[in-house]
Amino acid sequence: MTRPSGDALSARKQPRQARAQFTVDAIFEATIQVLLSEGLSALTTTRVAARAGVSVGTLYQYFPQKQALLFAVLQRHLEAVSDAVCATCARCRAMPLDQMAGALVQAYLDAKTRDIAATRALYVVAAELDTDDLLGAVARRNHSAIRDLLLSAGDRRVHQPDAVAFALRATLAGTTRAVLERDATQGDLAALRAELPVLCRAYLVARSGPL
Amino acid sequence: MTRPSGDALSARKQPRQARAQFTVDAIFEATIQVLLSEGLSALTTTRVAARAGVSVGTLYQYFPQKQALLFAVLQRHLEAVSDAVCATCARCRAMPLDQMAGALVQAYLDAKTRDIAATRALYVVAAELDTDDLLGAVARRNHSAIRDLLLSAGDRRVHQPDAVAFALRATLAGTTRAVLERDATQGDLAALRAELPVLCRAYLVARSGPL
DNA sequence: ATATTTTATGAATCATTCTTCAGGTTTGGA
DNA sequence: TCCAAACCTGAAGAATGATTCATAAAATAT
Repeated sequence: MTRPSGDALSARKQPRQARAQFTVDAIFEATIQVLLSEGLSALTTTRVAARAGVSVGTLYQYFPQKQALLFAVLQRHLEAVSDAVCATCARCRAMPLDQMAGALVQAYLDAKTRDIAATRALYVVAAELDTDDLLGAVARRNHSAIRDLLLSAGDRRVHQPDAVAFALRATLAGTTRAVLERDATQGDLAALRAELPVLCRAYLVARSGPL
Repeated sequence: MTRPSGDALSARKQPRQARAQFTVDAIFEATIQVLLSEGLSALTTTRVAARAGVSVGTLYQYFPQKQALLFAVLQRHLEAVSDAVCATCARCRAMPLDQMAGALVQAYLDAKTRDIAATRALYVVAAELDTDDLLGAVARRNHSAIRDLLLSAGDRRVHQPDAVAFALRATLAGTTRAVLERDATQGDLAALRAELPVLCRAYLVARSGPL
């Protein structure tokens, strides 16, 4: 798999004038729209450009290759989710472990289900790119936020916070993906919302002791 | 996304002679090898045929299109994992809930990590195909096996066994994928093996009561 | 007003790859 | 042995789509 990575995925040049910024935004938006309406395999640079109301050449002025586009879209989504997680972690410091678990689950699910169609489309996009660096960076950020949160719990002491934070991240991301990736029924989503907090709470209790 | 589904993905014709069966096996094997060495984006029908030691035409005699090949490979993997899960469920009937959780986790992880590289490659393959029917069938099979297992627990009674089986499936598949999909360190895998049983046991206890 | 930089165009290029088919080879039975 | 069915070949066809570049327009600076 020759999946591009690193520099090749960064923007070719920065827009300087307002109209250029506008163009880039339109391309961005068009990428998501095409992804949703046509799917990844039918996403061509020409089609995206057309949807954005510009020509292909313009697209290539800001993105050196098709995948740079996809990478940028994915990055934006992942960072939004990470922001939600980190903000929740900051807000829940020193709370009881129980509440932390509930809040964390809710924040994550809310962020991921804000636009389910887009989330699903991006799962597919991620498979097409070399996302090791991007996912690694996001993972590290989320990891330390969650670990620090756990350590600040007001009622209990979490043992091996790194292992627990690791498992918690995998559980949140994994279960959510398992449910959203397939065309989940409303019931599946409801079941996830109901069971995931129970799961996380039970785990945190099992992995902690009195202060 | 024009992802083929249903009939289009079934084999064009069945091999009748021994040499033909041999050819099909070789194509199968070659598909996985190319997937591992070149990646999905570089997997072309010609390349697979060459690796298998046959001509492209031969390949198209048994698979109507490239994706039928990928579908078949994925199907074989998923069914192997499902077999492992179902066998374990059958073996663990009437055991204590604790042991069930441990055995289930171990069986799933063993099946998925038997060939990590192939498992990772197939995560990517799955994203390229319309796997709704296939995944749905596998999910149903696993679901009823797990639910029946839970109901047979010798020491505790599981409430809402469908919801619990659902969550358990999502957790197993999701966390495992979250860890394997990225190039996980040996430590990550060890952490998963250590935490996942704890997670599942704690959850099952939380979702059950005395007999 | 003029020069310079930035931005936009889109037909043409270039490369890739799926898929077919007309014709040859091998197999197994009559 | 001979024939029909099964199997294999691989060059050619056809389509697709990523990317470039010469050119033109618009914005900004001088």
